[in-house]
Amino acid sequence: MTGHPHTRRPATLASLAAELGVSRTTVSNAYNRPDQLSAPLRERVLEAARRLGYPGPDPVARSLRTRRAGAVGLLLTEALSYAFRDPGATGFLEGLALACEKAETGLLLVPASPEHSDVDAVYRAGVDGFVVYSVSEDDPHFRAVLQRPVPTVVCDQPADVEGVDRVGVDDRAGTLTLGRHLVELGHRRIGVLCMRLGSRRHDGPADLARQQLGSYSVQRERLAGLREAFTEAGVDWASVPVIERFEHTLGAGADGAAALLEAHPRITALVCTSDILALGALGEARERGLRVPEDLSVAGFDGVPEAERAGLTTVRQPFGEKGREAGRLLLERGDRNASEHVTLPTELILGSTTRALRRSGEFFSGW
Amino acid sequence: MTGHPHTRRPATLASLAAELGVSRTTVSNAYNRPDQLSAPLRERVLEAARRLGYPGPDPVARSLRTRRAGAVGLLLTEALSYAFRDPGATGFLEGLALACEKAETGLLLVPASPEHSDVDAVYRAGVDGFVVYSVSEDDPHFRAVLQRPVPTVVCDQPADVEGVDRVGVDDRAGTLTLGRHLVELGHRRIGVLCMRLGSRRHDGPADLARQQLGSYSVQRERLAGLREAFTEAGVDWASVPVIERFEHTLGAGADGAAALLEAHPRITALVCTSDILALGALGEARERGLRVPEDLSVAGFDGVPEAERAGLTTVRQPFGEKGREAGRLLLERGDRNASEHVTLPTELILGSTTRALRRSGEFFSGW
DNA sequence: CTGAAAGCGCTAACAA
DNA sequence: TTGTTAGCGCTTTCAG
Repeated sequence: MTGHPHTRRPATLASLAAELGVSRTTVSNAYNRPDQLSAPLRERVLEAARRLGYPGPDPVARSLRTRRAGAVGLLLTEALSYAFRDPGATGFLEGLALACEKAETGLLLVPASPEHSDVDAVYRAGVDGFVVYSVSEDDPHFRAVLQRPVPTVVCDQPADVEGVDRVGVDDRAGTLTLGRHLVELGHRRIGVLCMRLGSRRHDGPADLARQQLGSYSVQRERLAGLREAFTEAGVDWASVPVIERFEHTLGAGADGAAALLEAHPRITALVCTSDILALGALGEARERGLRVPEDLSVAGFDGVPEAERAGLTTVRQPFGEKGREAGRLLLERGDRNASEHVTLPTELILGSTTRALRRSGEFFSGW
Repeated sequence: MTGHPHTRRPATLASLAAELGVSRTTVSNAYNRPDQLSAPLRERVLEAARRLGYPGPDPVARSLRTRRAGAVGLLLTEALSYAFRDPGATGFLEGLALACEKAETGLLLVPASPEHSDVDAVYRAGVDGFVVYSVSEDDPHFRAVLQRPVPTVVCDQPADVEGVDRVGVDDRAGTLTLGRHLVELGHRRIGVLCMRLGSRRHDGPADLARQQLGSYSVQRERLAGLREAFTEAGVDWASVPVIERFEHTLGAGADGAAALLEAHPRITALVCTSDILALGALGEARERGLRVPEDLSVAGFDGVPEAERAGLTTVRQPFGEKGREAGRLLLERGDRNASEHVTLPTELILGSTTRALRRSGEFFSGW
């Protein structure tokens, strides 16, 4: 197979025009407006291009002129590579990629790792808009995105940013339903394992203040939904242990569950605010010889494929659709001015990891 | 939280300079060469920028001027969204993303779906180079990439493209080892299930000609390795049934295995040229009441996480490292001229899906 | 340390 | 149907 010497000094539209003795407009038209010139002339131009190895108009120059980059930027909290690890993010990306593909638009993964707070990457991205996936309210990269004079759509968080579209789910309603389900099953002594509530690393109990002041609204909402459900049932939320983990991994789930079960061995149900954490917790429970759901009920949130396979009770949210919707919002926004908010539905999935509490004499005694 | 009106007509470097009564150079320097002007002046510039909502130099204009886009393009055979489904692709992407992040370079997913043979997306991508992931030798998008005057690195296939770097594994050696292992276990009557050999859809038996003339060298090589192993053992390769499937899914694996087992019920081992196919085949075997490995040995290729979990015998290849290496090749190529080829090692993973053929009287009778 | 001049390669009015 | 004229917004010598 034969390639090309990528070292050749590229021909330009101007040089092609000169070579052919036509104007630059004509060459440009040959590519962009075939109807604006005769077929034979166009063929002559294209033939000369082939001969000279002219690959067509330079994309960057064209973008400068047309003010269209033909790509949207994607901003994630985590390191870029995380996006390919986390099943939720992957689902979202898949949907977003689909939407971009349909609109023949590129998708630029902006190299904005949280370590470098190197906001420059955002300023350097040649894009027509940004999709922001679930970042902290005080994320400096996000701040930078807002500086850029291009439309932006946020998935999940931060919510309620003025002038910015958003797609998400009603996280609070989701956990409210889940919580009520557990209440109905008779659970009163529960423990909660949640994802990071703030940008600075914190692994441990999260008191009420922390639960409400975090910079991640999704977690705040999920906790609020649980709180509502259990408060309704007469449980004093202040007495419910809430443990926070910074990392979003199976390991963190196992680890958090261990801490929780160690400090509160009498809980009958463990609610995790994500499936990944829940799956980790499931492993830890098994490790400790606890049978799920006989000895402990476990629930998650997200409805990722892994959770489904494990039969986890969870709240499913439509990741792929979130991605597609985000893409649509960005790519098909005519010239509307008002921002749009799309809330997609969630669904309670009853798995095999939760069950009704067996009563033994007293009203409830899970142990 | 407060956002910005993204409708404002953006300030430009020139307008900022005018406002301040300094030259454009000075403003430019404030951003790009802080050492070229006094700190107070720089602060004045930056302050004015903040005040006027100037987000810094326009990325596209800067790219035109500097001839650097700050991004690399990624080309995949399949629809973009496939990349997030396939565990091999995902691993590769993760590694590549890591490399890009380190080099503070964006990663542009080029919207080159195989349906539209809309090569334009390639010509329109503002990138400093391309990474091509496992595409057909006659892929039109790839052809277009070769036209672009930027460096390119291919992962896996097409191999041997002049002037183009490549990273891959020795697929042939991998299946040779795997094949020999099966031979050692006593298997002589095998069936093979392989991935697509050509760009046009074909689902069914692949004769010798097709095995060698496909446009996907990886599959050619994997088949060649198996052929060598079994020929060594005195098996006539022409008698070995090879079934091809166009899709790369569990369903295709199941389906292909069904076809194979239907037509050749006496095979003792089923070799699949990918784990996904093998996992599908595993399901199908179970479906048919065949015990693996007692009744049928099954092997795959790739070593994806799912396969490991399933205890599949396979050949592991380092996807993440392939991605990182591809990134490195592209981003850290000084000004070398010669093309580089990197071959990463594979490893035979002995799982629980293969076992020695029990002999029953005769030399070998697997049934 | 600062400014003037010269484009990077292209497209879009508008004329011819 | 084709050409002329103006930039898009920026960086970079090179003088001051």
